[in-house]
Amino acid sequence: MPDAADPAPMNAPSRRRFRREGEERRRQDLIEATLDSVAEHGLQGATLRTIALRAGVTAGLIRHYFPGKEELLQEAYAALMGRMTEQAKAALAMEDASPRQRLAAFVTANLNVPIIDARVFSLWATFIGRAGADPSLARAHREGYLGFRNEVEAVVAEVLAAERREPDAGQLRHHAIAINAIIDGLWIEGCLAGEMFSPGELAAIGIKTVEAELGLVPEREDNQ
Amino acid sequence: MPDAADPAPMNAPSRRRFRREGEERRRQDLIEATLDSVAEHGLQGATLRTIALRAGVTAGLIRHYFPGKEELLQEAYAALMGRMTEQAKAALAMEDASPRQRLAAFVTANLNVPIIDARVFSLWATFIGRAGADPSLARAHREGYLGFRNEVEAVVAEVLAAERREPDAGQLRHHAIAINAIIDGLWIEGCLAGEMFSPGELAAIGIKTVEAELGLVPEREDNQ
DNA sequence: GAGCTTGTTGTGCAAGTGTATAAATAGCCC
DNA sequence: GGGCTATTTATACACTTGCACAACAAGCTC
Repeated sequence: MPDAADPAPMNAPSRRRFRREGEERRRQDLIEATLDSVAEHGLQGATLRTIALRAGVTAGLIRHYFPGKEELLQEAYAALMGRMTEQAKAALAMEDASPRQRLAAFVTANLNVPIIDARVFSLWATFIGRAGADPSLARAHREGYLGFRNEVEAVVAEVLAAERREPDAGQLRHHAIAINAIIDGLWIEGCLAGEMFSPGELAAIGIKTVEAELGLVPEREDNQ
Repeated sequence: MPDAADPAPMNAPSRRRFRREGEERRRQDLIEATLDSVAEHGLQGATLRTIALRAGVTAGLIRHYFPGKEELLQEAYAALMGRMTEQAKAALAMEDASPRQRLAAFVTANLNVPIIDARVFSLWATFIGRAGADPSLARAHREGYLGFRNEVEAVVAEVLAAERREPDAGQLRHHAIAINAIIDGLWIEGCLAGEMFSPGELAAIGIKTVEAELGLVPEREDNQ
């Protein structure tokens, strides 16, 4: 008998079986499938049919949860940004540690998996590339960026205070901008060519560079 | 008489007038139009018809110069990368200057127009976002990146030599990676939100951070 | 289990895509 | 100026895309 492996009857025009999922679950599945599709095929390759296939549903269902593709992409981007900033900030949550240790932990967390990740980078670049033309994307980025930089600035202030230094607002801002740049730049290098660096190398470079930026004395290591 | 402004006769099914351009000129025009379209509409919005319209020709002509859209995009990306690395390296060409001055000039050049440019950034991000899925793009990036980093490493070696310091290969590599990251990170910040920084501010931060990274003593300025 | 709600499927469609190819004409050679 | 070549236009085509809508069934309520 042909098609014996398929449980569907031969001649019945039977529909596909399906399950009703909760709304929140379906939305998140669709968003995740969207991010997967965008990461793999780019914004152009992420068609509604591709996304639906990956989410295990049919394309028509997407319209039941999102007004259109545009809104789906926006929500997907928002979800991505939220996850990224959440992970980054989580690294600062060490309560019982010196400011300097917390800063080092922050840098380390941002320069290792899961934040160093080719898929996340691909998504970030794909979306941010449209920030120049899409004001809503630009705003979403700016908010995320400023939030991140403010976190950095707060830690820097603590670190310098512990060192009995009293930077003014402008110096603090410059430190935050520079440290943010260092982390961003190393993050990109790690995402794009992670295998060029030995494990922990990027984090070590990051900590050293950040501490040099702040004028902290190296702790007990000869260096050139 | 209707349509009097249009020089075409009323009833003649006249074709559009055109001029024959040199092959090289046409190819470059098409590539430039491609970059414009990608920057404005993303890879998805850069259709052959959009590109042709911007280049002032009709869509069919593209096939005369490029086998397909894929090849057109690849050549456009190659042209973009070539221009970027060329501009960056040009900043190092100051013959009669101290190594430290050349390094500062290099940083400054990379953190001002025309290298700080929203359009170029948009293009870079759009293309690089596909590097994870497109090996040819990944290779093109890696070559550009390593070329850039080697330039940095060479200048760093000169600067440190002038300071009578003798870093080993590993330290030199780390310096180059860090400085590259600083420039990249500040470049991104400037491209994405240039109006948040006063003119020259990014370059000033960049120089200060780079010199701190290398352990150079600040020249004649109090700082916190 | 009957009935109802609505999550889900499947099909259809107009617009737009890249590509193929024939027809036309610009500009050089003589 | 006449003719030739190949650059350029214009049209056609198969295919994909996002979106609309009607049919269907999963699973809750009673």
